[in-house]
Amino acid sequence: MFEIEQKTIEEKIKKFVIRNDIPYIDLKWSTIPFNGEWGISVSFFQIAANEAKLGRNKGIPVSQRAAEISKQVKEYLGSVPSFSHIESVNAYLNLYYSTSDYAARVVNSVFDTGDKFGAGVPKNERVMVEYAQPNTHHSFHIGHARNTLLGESLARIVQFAGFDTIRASYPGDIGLGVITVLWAYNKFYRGKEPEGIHERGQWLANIYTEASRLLEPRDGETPQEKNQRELYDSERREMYRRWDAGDPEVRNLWSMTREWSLEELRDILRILGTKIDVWFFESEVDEPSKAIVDELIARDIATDERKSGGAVIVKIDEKLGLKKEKYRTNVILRSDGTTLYLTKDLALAKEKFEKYHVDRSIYVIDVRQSLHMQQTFAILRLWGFPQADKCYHLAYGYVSLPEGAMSARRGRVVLFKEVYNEAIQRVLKVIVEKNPNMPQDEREGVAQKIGLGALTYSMLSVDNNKDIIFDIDEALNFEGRTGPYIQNAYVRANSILKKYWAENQLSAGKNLPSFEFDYILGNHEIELIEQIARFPGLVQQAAREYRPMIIAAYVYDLANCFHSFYHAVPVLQTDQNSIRNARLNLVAAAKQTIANALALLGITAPEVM
RNA sequence: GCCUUUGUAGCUCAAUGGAUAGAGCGCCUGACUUCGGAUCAGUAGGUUGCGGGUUCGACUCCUGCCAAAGGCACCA
Repeated sequence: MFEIEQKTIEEKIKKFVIRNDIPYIDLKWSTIPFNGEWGISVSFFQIAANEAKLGRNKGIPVSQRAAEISKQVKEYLGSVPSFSHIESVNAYLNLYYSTSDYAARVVNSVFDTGDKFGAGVPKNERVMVEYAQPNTHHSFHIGHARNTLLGESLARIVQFAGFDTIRASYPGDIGLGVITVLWAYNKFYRGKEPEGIHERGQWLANIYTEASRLLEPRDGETPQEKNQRELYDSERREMYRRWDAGDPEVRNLWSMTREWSLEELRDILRILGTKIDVWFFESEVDEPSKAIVDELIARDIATDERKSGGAVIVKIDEKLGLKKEKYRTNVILRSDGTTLYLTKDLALAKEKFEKYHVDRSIYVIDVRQSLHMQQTFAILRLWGFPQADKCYHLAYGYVSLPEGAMSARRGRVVLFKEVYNEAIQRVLKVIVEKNPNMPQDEREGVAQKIGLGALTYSMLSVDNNKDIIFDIDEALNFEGRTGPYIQNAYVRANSILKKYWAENQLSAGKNLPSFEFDYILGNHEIELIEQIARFPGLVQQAAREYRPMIIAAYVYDLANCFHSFYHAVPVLQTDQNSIRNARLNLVAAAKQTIANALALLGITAPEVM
């Protein structure tokens, strides 16, 4: 926010350093870590260390020399516009902002940009974020929820940071798992269809669990049981063969049940606030990927071992000329000529770059698929795919349960929809207790926002590379470092403004008095303003590092500052109008910033709770 | 066997190579007849897995161990 002033001072320091015959190195600025007053800081360790390295320090220890330079620079600078004072502490040079200027600048900047406060300038680069890749014929569990919440938040952050952003979903609508459901449905439940989008989707998932039990070998099974199982398995294989051959009966059954799953998926994405721009389906890249295999064989990148009963493989390390094993060898076409996940990913990459003209492609996929993704990108490089190094796998830790990994096959999953419903029930209970005057018709909507806010925050406040052991009581906690805590800060800010408008018979919205920060600000005000000012920089960092956690941590700090401020600093109760007006505006700026930051996480704050 | 990731307070997690390693939960102690107590203020709690190295400076980078999780060709 003070970039120009910082630049000017940097130039001055540079001039001073060079004039004193000290080799100059670019300065690294940071904010002063002390409370109470804000400003920027720079240290002279690097310059002193560099000087020592060149043997020009006259034997003075680095830290002592750095402190010396810092002191000299302070003397040289004297007083500087926009900064109230400068101090030299050890090797550091601290420049303190002029309080009233800075405060007004920050708050006005929020009002000038509103819900765009914190957004970056357009970067002229198009990024595709691929997430929400559940299989159809299964149900959406909390592992999928982490994936989707993370992908959606990342998309919002990247977009807000200034990149042209495309959201892509890639459901797995074909494969052995899908066929298993078709087989069992056809055999045991033909013609049945439960009422309700979610009930129907979950019912299909139960069929999968049931079918898996029938198809998996068991310890100590009798010969009859074994025969039965093998018969079922051959029926399933036959079903896959018929699907592959385009048998109309199987295809119809497939598209009907597939649609049931997609309907449920679309509704869950709606609940999560996700609007997918581009839908890819595994079934649609199946055929195009076979052409790529042919090309890879023709160019001797892939080895066709089908004549000897094998598959089509790529010896990735060998083709890349690597001595140590890194990507190993992988199959890109089964011996029966059908494609694999990896095969389809090759066609998908091509489609993304060629049809949608993206400059960068981010795959939000569980860490367990890291090797697979690296193999995919390596084969793209071998193929000569021009944007192979523009593909990035955002690996995140997976979600498991206290009793172990989730398994759709064993029916050991926690469904997102069940957690969501439970969240709403719990919030409604709290509302009855804490805000019994809330009108009935408002409660449901508020409960949805708070419940989802709690779940979302619990997922996004841990870094990407951390696994999560899902505990519903932790995920739906409403106190402390949680979504509702932050939403509550927003609500409190709102209630101050509402009261002001009501008392002065003004219409709610932007009716705020003009203001100046021409009094001595207290620590709570200073810290709150400082937090607001940090937001734009953190948006860029989060986008650069693909880490929504940065924003999650930030918005908690901001809310925490606001709660402290709220408790300690009177706003409407202030006697002096000028102070009241300034604080009112600060409250409005904080409210806006909380909303903007929460929006990047996909969390909405209600006006009351 | 090879590869990847992780190891920080009792638990769950933070910390662009930089000033005093911070939060939440839990424990304990307090808070205005006030703008909403889903809150605030405070106490206690640390050899950052262990050993070397690089650096003026290491939780952070390199290296060797130890421990945990995950992955390693016809699943996705």
